[in-house]
Amino acid sequence: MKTSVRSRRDEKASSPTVLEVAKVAGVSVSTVSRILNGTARVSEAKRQAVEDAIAALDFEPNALAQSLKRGRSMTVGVLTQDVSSSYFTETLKGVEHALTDTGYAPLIASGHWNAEEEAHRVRLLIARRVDGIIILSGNLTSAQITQYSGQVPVVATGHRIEAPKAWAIELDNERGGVMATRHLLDLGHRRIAHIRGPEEHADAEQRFAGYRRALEEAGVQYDERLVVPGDFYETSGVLGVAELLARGAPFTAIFAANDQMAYGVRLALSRQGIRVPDDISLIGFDDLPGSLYTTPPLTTVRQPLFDMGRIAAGNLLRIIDGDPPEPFAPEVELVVRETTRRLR
Amino acid sequence: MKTSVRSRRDEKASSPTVLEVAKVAGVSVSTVSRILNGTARVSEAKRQAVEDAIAALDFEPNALAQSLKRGRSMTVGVLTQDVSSSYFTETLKGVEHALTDTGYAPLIASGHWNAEEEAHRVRLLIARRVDGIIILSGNLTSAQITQYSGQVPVVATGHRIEAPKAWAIELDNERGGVMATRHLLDLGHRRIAHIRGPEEHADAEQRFAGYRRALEEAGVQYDERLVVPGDFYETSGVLGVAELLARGAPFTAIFAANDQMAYGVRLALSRQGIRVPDDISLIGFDDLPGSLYTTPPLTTVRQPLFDMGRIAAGNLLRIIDGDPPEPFAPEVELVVRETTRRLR
DNA sequence: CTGTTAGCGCGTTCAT
DNA sequence: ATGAACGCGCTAACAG
Repeated sequence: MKTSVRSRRDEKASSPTVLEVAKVAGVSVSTVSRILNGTARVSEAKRQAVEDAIAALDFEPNALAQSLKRGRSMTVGVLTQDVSSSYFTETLKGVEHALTDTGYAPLIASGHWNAEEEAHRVRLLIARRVDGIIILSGNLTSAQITQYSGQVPVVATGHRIEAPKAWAIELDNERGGVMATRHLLDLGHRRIAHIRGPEEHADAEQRFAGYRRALEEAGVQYDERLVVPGDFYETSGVLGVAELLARGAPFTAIFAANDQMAYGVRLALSRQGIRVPDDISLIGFDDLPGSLYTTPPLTTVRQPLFDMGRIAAGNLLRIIDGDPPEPFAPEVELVVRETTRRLR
Repeated sequence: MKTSVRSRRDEKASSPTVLEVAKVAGVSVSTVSRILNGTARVSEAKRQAVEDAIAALDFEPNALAQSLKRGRSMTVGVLTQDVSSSYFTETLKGVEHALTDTGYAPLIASGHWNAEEEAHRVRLLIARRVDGIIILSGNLTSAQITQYSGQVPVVATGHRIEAPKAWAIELDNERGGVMATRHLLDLGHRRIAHIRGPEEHADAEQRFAGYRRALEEAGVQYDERLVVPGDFYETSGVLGVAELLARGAPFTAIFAANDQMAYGVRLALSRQGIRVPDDISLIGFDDLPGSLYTTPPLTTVRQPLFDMGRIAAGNLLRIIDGDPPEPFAPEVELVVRETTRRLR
C-alpha cells in the first residue's frame, strides 16, 4: 500500500479544508462549495459523496475564510457598559433574541462608562470587521457615533441621530420622571425627595428635569435639600438616604432615578426602622427583573429594555441589508406595585 | 494628468488595505506589515512615511485576514446559559476581566440550559475558529466536553475533566449544602425545608445531598414532605413556599438551593405575613450581588463566581499558549447576614 | 453540471 | 533593510 498524497494530516491536527473534502469525495473544491452553500445544482451522486466526506472528516467550514471572502463577518458588535448590570443584560437578551437563527453572533465589549475606553472598544470592533455596531448607552457623544456610522452601520440607545447608516432609539426619560413624581403627588405626597443619577448622564438629567417639572406643575415648591446625588448603583442609594436624613428636611416619599439605587434606599430605610411604604413611599425607574422580588415589590417606571434590544438589533440588520429601519418609539410606563401608598 | 492606477476607491468606501498604505507611503506591503507588527528593523524614514499614510487613510488592519493567516482568531468562545442571570454575568465579568488587554475578545453564546442547543452553539463557535472555549455550567456531559477538547482547548465549570487540552473547575457543592444546613442546625432548627434545583443539574443534586448528609450527621430524621422541587428561578421559590404550606408539615427554616429561588421564597413568605427571620429563617446559595440588598440581606453560601470566571479565562489562555493551567480550588463560604436567627 | 483559477487582506519566507 | 511572491481557506466568475 503506497503512501497516498496526504502531507500534513496528523502533524498538527488542523481542521480539514474544502480541498481535503474535495479530494476524499473525488470532486473539485467548487463542487464542495456549491453543496455547502446550495448555490447551484449538483448531481445527486456527487452530493452524496461530498456529504459523506464531510461527515467522515468532521468538516466544518472556516468562518474566518468565508468572512474574508464574502466581505461580511456575520458578527455585530455590542458596546455595553457593565456586563453585570441587569439594565444591560436585559437589553442584551433582546439583542440575542433578535439575532437567533440569523447567522449573526454578537461580539460584546464593555466600555465601563468611560468615553475613552468606549472609543477604544469601538475601534477594536471595527478592526474585527463587525457588520454593524449596537451601542447601549454610555458616554460617547452623538457626534462621535454619527462619525462611526460612516465606517459601519450603527444603532444606539439613548441618542438622537440623523445619518444614513445610523439609527437611534430614544426613550422619553423626562416624561418618565414626570410620571414617577406625579404618581407620588397624586398619592398626596408633597415632600418628595429625589436621588439623582450621574450628572454627565443625559438619562439621569432628564429624569431629574421631569421631577422638577411635575413638582412645578403641581405647584409644589422645589426644595434642593431634598435632592441628593447618586451614581446609579445600589450603594449611592444607601448613601443618599443617610444624607437625606442628616439634612433633616422632612420628606414622605423618595423617587430614585433608577431601580438599583432604589434597592439601596430600601435597605437603608429598613436599617433605620423606617417602613416602606407605611412610613415612606419609594419609586424607582427601569423596572429591572429583580424589582418584582423586592419586599415589597417595587413601584417603578418601566422601560421596555428587552424590546429595545430586540428592535435595536432587528433594525441594525435591516440597515446592514440596505432596508430602512422600522420606526419604534419605546413607551415609559408606570408600574404600580407595593412600595408607594396614599399619604394618610 | 493621467488617471492613476486606482480602481475602486470611493466606489464602496471599503476600508483601506496594506496595499493602499504601501502605495501612499511609497514602500512595499511587506514593509508596512513589518512596521505593523514590529517584526523587523525598518529605516526611520520609511517608518515615518508608513505611519503618516496609516494616519492619513485611517487604516485599521483587517483582523479577519490576520486571523486567517496566523491561524489564531484571538477570540475565545464563552458558552453561558442565560445572559440575564447574575449567576452567569458575575462569572462573565471575571472572564472579561482576565481577557482585558490580552488582545482576546469573548464571543458569547447562550445554550439556554438545553444540551442540544448547547452542542449546536459549540459547533458554531468552532466554525468561527475560536482559539478556546469556556463552558459555564449547562447540560453538556463531561464526555462531550472532553471530546470537544480534541478540537479546541476547553475549560469548564461544574465538571471534572481529565484531558490534555482541557481543564475544569469544580466547586464542592455538597460541602456547601452541608454548610447551609448545618448553620441552620447550629441555630437550633430541626424542621428545615429545602427547595431543590433541577434534577438533571449536578450542582443541585449535590447541594441536596449535602442537605441530607448534614441532617443525618445531626441525627435529624429526613422528612420528604419538607423537600420541594424547583428550577433555580425566582418563581419556583414562591411556588415552593405555597407547596410547603399546603403540605402542612411544620418547619422553621428554609434552605433554597440558590439565591434566585430564595428571593422568590422571601416574597412568598412576606405575602403570607410570615416574617424573616423572626418566624422563618432563610438561607440561599451563590451569594449573588443582589443578596446584599434584599431586606433583610440574605444569609447564603458564597460561591466565588468572579474569581472562577477570571481563573477559567486565565487558564484557558495558558492552555492555548501551551502552558500548564494553574491549580485552583474555589472555596464555598458561609456568609451569615440577616435572614437566619437562633430558634428561641 | 463541473473544474480551473483568481483573488479577499495579510504575514512571511526567500532573495537581493 | 527591503521587495516579490506565495498561501491561509473559501467563494465566485469563467470556461467547458
